[in-house]
Amino acid sequence: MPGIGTFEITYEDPHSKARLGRLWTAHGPVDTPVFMPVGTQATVKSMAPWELEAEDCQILLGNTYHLNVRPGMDVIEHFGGLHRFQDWKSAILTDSGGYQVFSLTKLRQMTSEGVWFQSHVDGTRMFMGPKESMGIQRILGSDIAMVFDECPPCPCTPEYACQAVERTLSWAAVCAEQPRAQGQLVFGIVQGGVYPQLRERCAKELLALGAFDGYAIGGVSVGEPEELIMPGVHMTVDILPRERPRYLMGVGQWWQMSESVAAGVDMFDCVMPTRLARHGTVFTRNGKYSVRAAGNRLDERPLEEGCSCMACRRFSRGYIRHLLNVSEILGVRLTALHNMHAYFDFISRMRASIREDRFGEFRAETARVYGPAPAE
RNA sequence: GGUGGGGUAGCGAAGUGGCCAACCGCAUCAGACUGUAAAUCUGACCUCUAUGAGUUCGAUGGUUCGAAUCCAUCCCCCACCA
Repeated sequence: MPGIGTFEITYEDPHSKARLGRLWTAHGPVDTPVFMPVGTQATVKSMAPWELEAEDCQILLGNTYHLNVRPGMDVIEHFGGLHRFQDWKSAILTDSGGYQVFSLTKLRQMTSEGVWFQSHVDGTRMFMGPKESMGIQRILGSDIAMVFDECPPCPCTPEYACQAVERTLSWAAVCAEQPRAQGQLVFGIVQGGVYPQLRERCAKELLALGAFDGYAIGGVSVGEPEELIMPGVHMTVDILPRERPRYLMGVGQWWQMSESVAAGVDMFDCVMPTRLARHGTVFTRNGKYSVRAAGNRLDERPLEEGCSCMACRRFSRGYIRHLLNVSEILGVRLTALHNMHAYFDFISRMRASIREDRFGEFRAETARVYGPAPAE
């Protein structure tokens, strides 16, 4: 078995920058391109670990900020780390809390050393800087820790984006020096908003630290116009080293993933399959739709015809629509089960298309079904 | 039979002379969700040829410049007493 942190590139697409790879972690291999379900609070909402295992899920996310608020590190330490706590045997990647700098803007204050958060649960003030974040991730024992970054919103001024890059870089340097859990990898994060020069500078200085096992593109899909996303991904990926895994944080629209893979991205995570499931929307090979729609009332077909997930094998749309309408827990469990299956199916079909030299077709088909609405 | 209370849009429920096409909740319908403060949020919800018009608050008639709101009669429901 290759050493922890090894990233093997097993195939490169001659027609795009896509590649197939395998990243070795302390809890096994992760085959890329990969979709990582988000399990912020030590659970992928509404799903049991064995249901993810059934999808051959090799890696999950956890969240530093949220797990530090609840249950707190004393509990995690008591249970011997996040894997044991939630009984997840494969890899875990922990987000550093950098995204909460963005999503909890109203509840935090920036300083150059770190961020004061006011707990969204009980208002308690807590400080998180690069040291604190890495300290928590060490206790969590994740396989991949992310550096603590500042994820600025869009729109934001070039001056502010520049400041965020500077903070992210200085924090990254601190993160790189912190003690890690055994076998823990650490990824750097490129910020820079919609400003290519800033992204370039951030990427190059991160590389110069020479301390990271992989590189992430952060601050994407935080309010910027759709047409700015892909060019930014392309230019950033092009600076990152070929031999290290690349992770596009938070992005999960299907066509964005297939285009990003074509640009050379290896890893994705997104709340979309589970969140939309809870809100009654399901993904299929032919697009997404709302199960709650009136037209599904008497529909005896499964959520998606031909789908082999547990929800589709047994239940009708009409039944699942009913469960959602009466707020029965099983309803959102079934849509989540289906959406997660659809996401894994999507990624595995994408991998197969690369391997079989059909990736161009695959991208075209994905864009046709899931692409952004053509500009008016 | 007597006494008291009550009938408001799919349901529940405010409103007791003009600011009422009528608060609010539920249900229903549509849309949004991208490193999860999200089983959440936004909007629509009498009708129409719809930034305007028409018809509503048990029924009919009346008072009034103006009524869901006041008066009369009738119909129906509930409680208690016979």
